Amino acid sequence: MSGTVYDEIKARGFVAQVSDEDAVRKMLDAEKVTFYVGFDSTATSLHAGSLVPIMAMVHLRRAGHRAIAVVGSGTTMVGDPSGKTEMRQMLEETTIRAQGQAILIQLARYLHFDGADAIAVDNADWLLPLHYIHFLRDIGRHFSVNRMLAAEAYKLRLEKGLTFIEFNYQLLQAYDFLTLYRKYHCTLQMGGDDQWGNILAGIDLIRRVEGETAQALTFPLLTTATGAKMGKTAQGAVWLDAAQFSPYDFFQYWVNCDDRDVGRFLRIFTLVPLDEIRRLEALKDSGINEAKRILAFEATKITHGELEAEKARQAAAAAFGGKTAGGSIGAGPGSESGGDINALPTTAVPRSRLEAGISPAGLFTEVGLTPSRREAKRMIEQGGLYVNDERIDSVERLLTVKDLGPDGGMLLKAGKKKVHRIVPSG
RNA sequence: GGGCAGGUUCCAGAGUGGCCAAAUGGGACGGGCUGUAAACCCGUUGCGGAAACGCUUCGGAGGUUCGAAUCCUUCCCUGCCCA
Repeated sequence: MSGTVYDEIKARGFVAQVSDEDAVRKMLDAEKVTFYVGFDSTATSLHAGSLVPIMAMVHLRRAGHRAIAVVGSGTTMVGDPSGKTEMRQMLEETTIRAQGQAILIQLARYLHFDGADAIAVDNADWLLPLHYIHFLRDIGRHFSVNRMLAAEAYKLRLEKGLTFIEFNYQLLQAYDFLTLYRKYHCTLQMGGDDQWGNILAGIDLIRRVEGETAQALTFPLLTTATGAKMGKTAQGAVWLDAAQFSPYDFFQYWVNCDDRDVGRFLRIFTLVPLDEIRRLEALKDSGINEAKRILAFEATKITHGELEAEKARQAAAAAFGGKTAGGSIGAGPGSESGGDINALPTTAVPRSRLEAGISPAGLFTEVGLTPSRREAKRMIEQGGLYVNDERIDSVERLLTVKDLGPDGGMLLKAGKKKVHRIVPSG
């Protein structure tokens, strides 16, 4: 696809709103643009939803533009009410700072900060030293409360309650943009569509105090086909940090996406060329699984690296390879092409414990396949727990050395998708 | 600061002295059907226990009572109206 980066990201579905489309296209085509995206320091890791802005940044970087990643430790201390139902819990300054650092390290994987064309900053550096009265006089006077109250993003909160601290958020984010404009000649801010109002406020401020024009671009707030928020599962967020969400689970998250989401996700979360994506999304029925595997592999590769992506792929192949649909005895895992049981999540259990016999409820809960023994028992009653692909038919059955297969391990399954391998130790 | 209405299990939302681990809906999970989809059907949904049964929950702390999510006191929090 020839054309500008702008057309590329638009075709990939990154664009929800733009302040001035022609102007943005033109500037991205003609000059080296400095742009920024802000990330909250609300957790120690970013999650799958943050990959939307990250991937957009990657595209612009590849086109030669200059990226600034702003970690918002300063703004996180205040809390953005935009589009939120209620106020966020107030966090300690030290934890916010630490989280901001962790997020910067994470972002470095995608953006390779070099201080020249990929810059990382924390807005606490310029927000914390601000003096209240000076800030009010210099910046506050440019904001109309009337207009802020009319904003869609606050609508919910005007019904449910909005505190003054949160009401200040927009001014701070606008001030961020102004600061980056002054310091780096940053002329484009991107962010989630819920940031539209905040970004426009920044553009406004730059125009008022500097008399210059800056631009805004927002990304669609992705939801899955079933309406769930992108990057959330029932168990919690799909973290980008391998310690909090394993590459295997990350891989599985994408494989398990809804059919209808495959094309959209390939465009946004991978760098697969558009032509290839068009071919993949044309696949029908079970052929769609190929598209899902590519999506999963490519997305995992970007976040966890090729090695981990390959291991996850093999683990998934081992777990799901050629099993019969009924879940009864199939070919042993590992016998399938490309499958590798050693890549599955595994826990070592002392041989002595296996000799004594362990209750399935206990072991499944211990390795995290079930949240509690109670729940494990419930699942046994419903026929949802399996050892070596054989249904556990009684709560009283014990798992022993006899359940170790020829490969020396034992394969536990909770439901049809959650797998864990047990190997004896000692 | 004054008046009013509220804080219930993941969420929404019933319950207003024992029949309440707590209705109903959503979500989630398991089973069936499938393609490691969707839709649909069935079931489950505090924790421990093989079970009998026990234990901890209804904003916090006390109290009344044989017995409280339900009554009283007090504290904290939220929304609305007035200032």
